[in-house]
Amino acid sequence: MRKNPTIRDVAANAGVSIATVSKYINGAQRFTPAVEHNIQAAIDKLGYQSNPLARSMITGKTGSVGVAILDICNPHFTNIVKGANRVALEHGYNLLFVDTEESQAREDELLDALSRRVDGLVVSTRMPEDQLHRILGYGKPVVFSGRPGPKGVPSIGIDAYAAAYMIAEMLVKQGHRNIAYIGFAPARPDRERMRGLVDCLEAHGLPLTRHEVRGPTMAEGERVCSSVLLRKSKPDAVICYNDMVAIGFMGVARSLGMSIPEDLSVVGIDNIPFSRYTSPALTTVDTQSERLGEEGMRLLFRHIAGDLPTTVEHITLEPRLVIRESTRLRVSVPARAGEQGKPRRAKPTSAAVLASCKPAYRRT
Amino acid sequence: MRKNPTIRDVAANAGVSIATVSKYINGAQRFTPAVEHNIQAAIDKLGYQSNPLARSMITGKTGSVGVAILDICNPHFTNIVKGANRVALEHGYNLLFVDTEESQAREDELLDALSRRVDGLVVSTRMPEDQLHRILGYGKPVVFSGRPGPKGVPSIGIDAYAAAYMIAEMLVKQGHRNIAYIGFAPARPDRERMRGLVDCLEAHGLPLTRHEVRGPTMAEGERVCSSVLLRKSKPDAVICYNDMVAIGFMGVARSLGMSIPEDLSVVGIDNIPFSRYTSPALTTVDTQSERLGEEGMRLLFRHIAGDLPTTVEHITLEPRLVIRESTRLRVSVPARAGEQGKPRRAKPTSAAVLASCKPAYRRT
DNA sequence: CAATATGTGGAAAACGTTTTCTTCATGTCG
DNA sequence: CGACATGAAGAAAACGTTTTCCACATATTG
Repeated sequence: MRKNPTIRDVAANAGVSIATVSKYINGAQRFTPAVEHNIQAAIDKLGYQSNPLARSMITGKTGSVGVAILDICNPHFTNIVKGANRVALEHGYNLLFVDTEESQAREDELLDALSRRVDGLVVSTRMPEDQLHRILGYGKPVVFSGRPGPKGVPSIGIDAYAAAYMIAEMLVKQGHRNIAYIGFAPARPDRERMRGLVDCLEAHGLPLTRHEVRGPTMAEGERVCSSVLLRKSKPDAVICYNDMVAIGFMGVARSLGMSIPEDLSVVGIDNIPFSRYTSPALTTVDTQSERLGEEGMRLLFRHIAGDLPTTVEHITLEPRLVIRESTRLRVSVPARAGEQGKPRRAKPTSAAVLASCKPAYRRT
Repeated sequence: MRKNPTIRDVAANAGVSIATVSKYINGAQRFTPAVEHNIQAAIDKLGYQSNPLARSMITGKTGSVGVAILDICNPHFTNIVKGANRVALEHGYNLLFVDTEESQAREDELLDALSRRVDGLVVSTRMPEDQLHRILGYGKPVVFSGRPGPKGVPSIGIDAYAAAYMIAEMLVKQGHRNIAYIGFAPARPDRERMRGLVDCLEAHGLPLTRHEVRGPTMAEGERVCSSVLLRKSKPDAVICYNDMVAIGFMGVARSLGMSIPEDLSVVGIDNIPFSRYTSPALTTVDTQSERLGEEGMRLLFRHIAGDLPTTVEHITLEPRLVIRESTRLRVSVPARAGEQGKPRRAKPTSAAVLASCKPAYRRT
């Protein structure tokens, strides 16, 4: 608990001025070998480390970048952080992050605190459009993640419309006619997904029923399950807001005596690592969470460096359908498709990614 | 990207000195209503927020606390962060955290950076005992999480010995005779768990075979599975280092044609949220991850406040056995025990926690 | 040898706060 | 009415750095 040594201590110990020590440390100037040696000796002896706060005050740089996520318990977001962390370290920055826990008040507080301690932010937020300027108001470069930002502000996300369209197309192809979507309206991508689903299903002349979850969690997936299944016109396929909801949903559905996918197909979104291990293994859409974090951070660093061509405002990553066991296939072959496709293989990591299912349209 | 207003701007705008503004903001002194009104008006007009870096420099307090975890992709750790976050916010602090990714070099770098920006740290680390003083050397209050620290330094963890003993006891009771442990030697709790297993099994005159995983991940659980199962004397029960390993292991075991728990019982450790949803649902030991974070943070705040009685050095939380479907039960009843115990219930959240399985011993 | 370039090192200002000390005006008490 | 306590407000130092400018010694050039 002893006090940390300061640059002054080092200077005194080495018999030079603090300016000299500072310049030596930052390699801003060369000195006589004797002087350099003395300084280094003093630094080693005292275990000196320059105080980043003081340095930040004068340079205006913190050497840190921040990431704000909505829920640390959702692997989608932890993967984003993982990707972001890697790129930040590559750039010699360290990453601080906050979990806003879906709460507006907490988000305000945490972003306030975080924004002053970092050189830039990658932010996931459900804040309405007209509030986003508050985040920009911190005066730090910002990249929005998982949604577009205001005009001129870089952002990154996946093509939620395409993801939804893909799923619907696949389900229809496999013969489903009564499809339900469990949505989460406060979330940004929800609207686009809804559009994708509706567009696709309308093209096939099929209806869509919508249910609502109060949060994108396993617990909510559990809660909503019975009300979805107890409707008079029970769906033959359920698309969940994300994998967390789908996992909770499937758990209850099975305990209600449903067999998946025979009685009911279930689809998630995100392809979190655990979705491979549910029972049955979850069909989902990969949202490239880790790349989202990586590319978001790269975008941020280009933003910080100031070399962002104004043309690049929004990066859209392509979703990929990952078909596993929770969706019924029309053609029933001896071995089910998906991961079971190559049974008795020691390495089952090859998830069946049906890129071929990509719908033939482009988002405008 | 405009510059943030400073206290000087506010003072000028309100026609008072910066000292007055500072005192007003911190509530250190009362002022004439007119003056207070002017200051508040100026603050609102400029959107002023005091610069935490500058404040920290002079007060020596940052208003932040730090948490270092080993892997953000492991829900055990994210739960710790979640608990820690809650308590930190309760205390008016905000939480910064770093993911050291099991890498010593990264840990050094990140802790260096983090320690200067916070008022205290809760640290999970695999660093050998004789290196821990380096962390203490940062001159900040530290609480070690998941392991004991050096003498006199507070720490928190679960009783790993008890957890292991519990599992072994339960497996033996259920009739298993050939038990394997998939360990991860670099981890702190590994040694204690091994002791717990060996002690229990020796008491029953049973052997234990040990296998090694290179990291506590699902991928490693997958990798090690075939070599465990292809041994001449195949085990009838496998205890995995943690739930992640267990989940990976089970995935491959099933794809190798094993039925769990009929052919093989599998047990994890941690009780991560997803362990309820694996196929079959994973029997595990709850390590109270969230409480670990909460209590660790409470300990830290008492440490920061300086009122830690020297008697409280290490808090040990009690593990609880959570029996689900991945372990074979001796007595076969029509409905299997565990979560299936009450079938057809809409709320399957009541995991069967067999506290009765607690072994009759106490750790010394 | 004088004049100039070069390289080494220090003095001091600055960053945006908090805090101590001081000043000054006002109100209170005997 | 004078002495004194009280309260409001400001001046200035401090926190630990970086950075700009300047001084000095030495080396180079004509």
